[in-house]
Amino acid sequence: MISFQMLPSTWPTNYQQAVACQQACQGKVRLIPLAAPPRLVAGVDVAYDKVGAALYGAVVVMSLPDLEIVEEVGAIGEQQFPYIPGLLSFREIPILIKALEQVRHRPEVILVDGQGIAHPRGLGLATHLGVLVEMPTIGCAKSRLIGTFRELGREKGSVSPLEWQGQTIGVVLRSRRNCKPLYLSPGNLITMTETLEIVKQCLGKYRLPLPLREAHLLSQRLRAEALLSQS
DNA sequence: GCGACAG
DNA sequence: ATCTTGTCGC
Repeated sequence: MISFQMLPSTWPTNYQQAVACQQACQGKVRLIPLAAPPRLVAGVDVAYDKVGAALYGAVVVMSLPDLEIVEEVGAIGEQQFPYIPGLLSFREIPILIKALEQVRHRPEVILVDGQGIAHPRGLGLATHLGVLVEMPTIGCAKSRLIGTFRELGREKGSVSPLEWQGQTIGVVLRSRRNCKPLYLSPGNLITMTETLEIVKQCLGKYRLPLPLREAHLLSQRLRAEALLSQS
């Protein structure tokens, strides 16, 4: 079971509060090595309704290194915060925590669809979530938020450091031949090296690491069935 | 002022 | 993220 320390009363409702919250949380980020090689990895993702304000959070726990699905959990909620570049965590964390609380098999690391420390204030979705649940997290985004990098080779496995203000904040990885790369960065309680190694361990024949691909499919499925059981 | 800008 | 079918390329 996964618990956390969220304060519904202090959850930001506007831009100013959110930025202040990020600055306060940033000091709690620790990029330290994992205690042991993970045997359970979770992938989390969120789907939205076109019209209507519903949110669908999904968590899929998989085993390592065999990558078999161990558990799938979903949660439905209402959108409470708009999408603003740099403030994504305030939009997706509530529903993700609601889903994570129902997970029986506690994963040793969580793969998140978004940035880790590769963020203007060092607090992307993966990092923020990792601080709140006090668990190792990895940021795995499908596009860039900040930073620059050398172009990569087109073969699977090609990498290039993601730099920003003279610092290496992540790594860009070609997860599948001829596909757009992924932007990886440590979330919390994990190192840059482990971040890359674990994502590589989770790769299959698709661009997204399997736990994230499965979580994405699950969130889409949840929306589809919720859509039927009403209208 | 202008361009960039996770999901 | 979401709206959407077929289609070009490895």
